Amino acid sequence: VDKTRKQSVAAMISKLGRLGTLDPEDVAAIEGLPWRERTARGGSYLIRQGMPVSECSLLVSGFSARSKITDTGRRQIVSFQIPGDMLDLQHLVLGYSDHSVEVITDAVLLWVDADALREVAFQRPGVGQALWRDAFVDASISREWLLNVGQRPGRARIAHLLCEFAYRCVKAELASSELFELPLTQEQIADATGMTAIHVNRMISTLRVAGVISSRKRRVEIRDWAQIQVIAGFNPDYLHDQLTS
Amino acid sequence: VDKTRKQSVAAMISKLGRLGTLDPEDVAAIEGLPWRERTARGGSYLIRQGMPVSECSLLVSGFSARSKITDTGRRQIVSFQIPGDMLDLQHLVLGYSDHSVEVITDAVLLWVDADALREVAFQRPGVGQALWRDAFVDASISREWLLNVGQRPGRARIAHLLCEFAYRCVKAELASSELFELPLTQEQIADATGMTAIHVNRMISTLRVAGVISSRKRRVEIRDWAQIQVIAGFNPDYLHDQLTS
DNA sequence: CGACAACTTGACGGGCGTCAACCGGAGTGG
DNA sequence: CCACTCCGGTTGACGCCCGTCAAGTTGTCG
Repeated sequence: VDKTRKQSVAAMISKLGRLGTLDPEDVAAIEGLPWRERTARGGSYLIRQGMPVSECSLLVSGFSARSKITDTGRRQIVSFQIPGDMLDLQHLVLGYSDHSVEVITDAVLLWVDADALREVAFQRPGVGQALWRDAFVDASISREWLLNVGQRPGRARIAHLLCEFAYRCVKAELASSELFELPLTQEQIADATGMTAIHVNRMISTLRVAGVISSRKRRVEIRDWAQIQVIAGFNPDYLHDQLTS
Repeated sequence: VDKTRKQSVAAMISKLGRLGTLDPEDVAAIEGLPWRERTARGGSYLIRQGMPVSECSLLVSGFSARSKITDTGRRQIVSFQIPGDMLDLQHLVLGYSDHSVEVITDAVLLWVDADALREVAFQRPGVGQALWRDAFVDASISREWLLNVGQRPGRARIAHLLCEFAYRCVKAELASSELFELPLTQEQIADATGMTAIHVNRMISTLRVAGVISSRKRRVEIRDWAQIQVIAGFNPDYLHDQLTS
């Protein structure tokens, strides 16, 4: 068990390293934190909207989603996380969660006390900057989703979601760009794009008959990457994956 | 001129102070930064989507908006800023802007080099935490907007926008809760809520005939605060304005 | 092989987009 | 002082995208 924990920490450090430049002491400081490993079943909730939280966590394997609900019970998924993403970095400084975090596949996580992580973030600017960057990229993705949901027609919203998911998975070396695992039900896609599951189904059908994608079960294949980007209006600049800052 | 600059810095420090606890040395460090004051005419752009940016700025007076456009030319306003808000804190660590920043009324701003501010943010945890908090509240607002645009019907979206704007202005001591200045055209409200200006007009009319609000020109009066909150499904928790963390 | 969740397809209606016209106030120039 | 202009707001007609309701199919897991 301790061995997988070390592998997990290593995976995390590799992700943080891509977000900035970590020197050996930065790495040692991160490794020295009291990380705790935890597994979660797909469908379970890690955090509930409105609950106090004093820990931060990192997704090692599996996928998760943040969501919010209105007083009338309608749900909006506001982001997805893939392996290597921080789930709730905001709890470094905010004590209550404004959203829920749900694990959508079986997953492995690393938890650490927010105070301890904050300590390192301030003592070691290399670590702090990597965390800042992760948080700001996350915020940038939220803005793009707002644009997606607010301004694009249904088919384009779904295409955009697929493009982003594929792009991020490829960047994280989880998939090839043409064929990847999309661990989402059509209802979850609907909640993420502000549509109904039924309409999602219709729009996916049109993408399929147009030969842009093919999907069996939860395995999506992008058959025409150029065209789906056009349909989606997808431009990956908002993901800030160049370190050219 | 230097006098107004000092007042501006003082206003900013008061805002940051509300975000955390600043000791006298924190305040001195902020005051010691090479702030530059700048005025901007309503309607002008401070930052264009895709441009490199290496400065951060704070809105001293006036209002501004962040916006993004799709490849088809549709615009989404992703947030508003009121006096005391940071406009582009993300440029502490991200070198390119993923959105535009537009001043929507005549405004006064304070600019500072991102490198210098980042330096202070790391050397003085009190300052750093206040900035972290500002950034995370900003992200939380984005998520609430996503919920708003994705899941609520048109009338509720507008009501929610009004509630948030009023609440934030009151919190910043810019207005009383019943009567406040809303410096937005209906077209801007439309761009912020993912609707058309025409439909915004219709929905505002229904709020007016229901006696919930009254508005002449750009001055909005909330006549029934309890009811507009119900219509909007507004719950201010997401603004994280309690320091109870 | 039964049960349940997810997916699929069809019919119907409504919220909201689009197009078009008109109004009203603020600024401008003669 | 009054036309002219322009921007923003207002109102109406019409239609489409997408939500809703309903039924049926597929796939998976016990």
